[in-house]
Amino acid sequence: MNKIDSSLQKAQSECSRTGLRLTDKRCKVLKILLQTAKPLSAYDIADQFKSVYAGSLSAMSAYRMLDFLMQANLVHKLETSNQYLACSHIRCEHEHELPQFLICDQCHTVKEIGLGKQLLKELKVSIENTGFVLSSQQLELHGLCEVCQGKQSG
Amino acid sequence: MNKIDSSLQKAQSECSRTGLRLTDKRCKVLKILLQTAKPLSAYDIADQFKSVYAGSLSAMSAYRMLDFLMQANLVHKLETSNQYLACSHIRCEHEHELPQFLICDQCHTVKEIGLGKQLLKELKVSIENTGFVLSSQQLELHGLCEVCQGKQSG
DNA sequence: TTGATATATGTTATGTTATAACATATTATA
DNA sequence: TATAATATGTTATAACATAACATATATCAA
Repeated sequence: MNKIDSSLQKAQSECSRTGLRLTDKRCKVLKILLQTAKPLSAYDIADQFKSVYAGSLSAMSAYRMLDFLMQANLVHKLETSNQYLACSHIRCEHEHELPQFLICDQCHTVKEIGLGKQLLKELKVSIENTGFVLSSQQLELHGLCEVCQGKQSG
Repeated sequence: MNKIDSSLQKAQSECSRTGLRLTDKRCKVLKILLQTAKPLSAYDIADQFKSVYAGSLSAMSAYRMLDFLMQANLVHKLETSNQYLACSHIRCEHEHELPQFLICDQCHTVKEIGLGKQLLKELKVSIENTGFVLSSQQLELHGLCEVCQGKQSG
C-alpha cells in the first residue's frame, strides 16, 4: 500500500476510534492535500475537488471540512499564508506536538520539521518567564529551501 | 517630551538620515499606531485616521503607508492576524533584530519581546541544519497574557 | 421501523483583507 | 522652471473568511 492510502487508512481508523466522522467528502479533501506537495488555500481545494471528482464543493464547505480535519489533527493551517496542508505525521504513533514549518518564500514548498525537545523547552520557558502562557500553536518560519538557494546563487 | 512624541521625532530623524520621506500622512499613521495599545488592520487605520484627523484616507493608501513604515522598520505586520503595530524599539539605538511577538488570543494585546541571543542562535542553527536558510522574519507566538490567565482561572 | 435529534452539507449573501491599474498632486533636482 | 521621481487619490476587483438558514444524512431511543 502506498503512503497516501496508508495515511488515509490510519486517519480513518483514528477517527473511528475517537468517534469522529471522516465522511467521504472529508476524506477526499484530505486526499487532495496528501497528494499535493504544496499547501493549498480553501478555494484551491474547492477547485481541485471539482476537477478531480465529479461532484461540486463550495469554498464554504471546503472551510468546514478543513476545520474538521484540523480538529482531528490531520491537517494544519499556515496562518502566515492562509493555506492548508496535511500533517506529515498522520501515520506516526507518537503524540503530536507543536508543529514547526519552514516555508520557502520562493517556491512556496513547506517542510514540517521537529526541532529538538530541549530547544522547544527552552523556548517555552523563556516565553513563560515573561508571564505569558503559550497555547499549543505552531512556529512558521520563512526563508529559502535548499533548491531555491541553489537557483539564487547560480 | 512624552514617549510618543519622542518616538515620532526619532522616526523623523532616522528617515531624514537615510533619505526616506516620512510625510505628514505617514507620520499620522505611525502616530495612530503608537497611540493604540492593540494592533490594527489597514482598514482600522483608515477608519481611525478619518475620525481623528479631518482628511480622508482610503484603505489602499493605508496599505501603502504601512508598507513604507515597514520598510523603514517603524512598523511590524503580524502575519498571523493581518494587523499592524508600531515597533516598540523605535527609540532604541541598538540594531533591530528578528522580532518576536506574544499575541494574546483572548484580549488581542501583543507584547514584543526579545528572546535570548543564545536561544535564537540555537534556533537558527537547528533550522539551518535542515538545509533551509531563514530570511529575516519574525516569530509570532499565541497564548494568554497574564491578565487573561487571571480572568480564566478566577 | 419510525420519529426525534444531532451532524453534515448545500446555498446565498456578505464581511474582511489585499492588490491592480491608472489619474493626479507633490517633491526633488537638473 | 521643466523634468523626473515619488506620493497620494480613486475605482475596481481579487482573495480569504464567516453568517445564516435550508436540506440531507446519520444516529439512536422508543
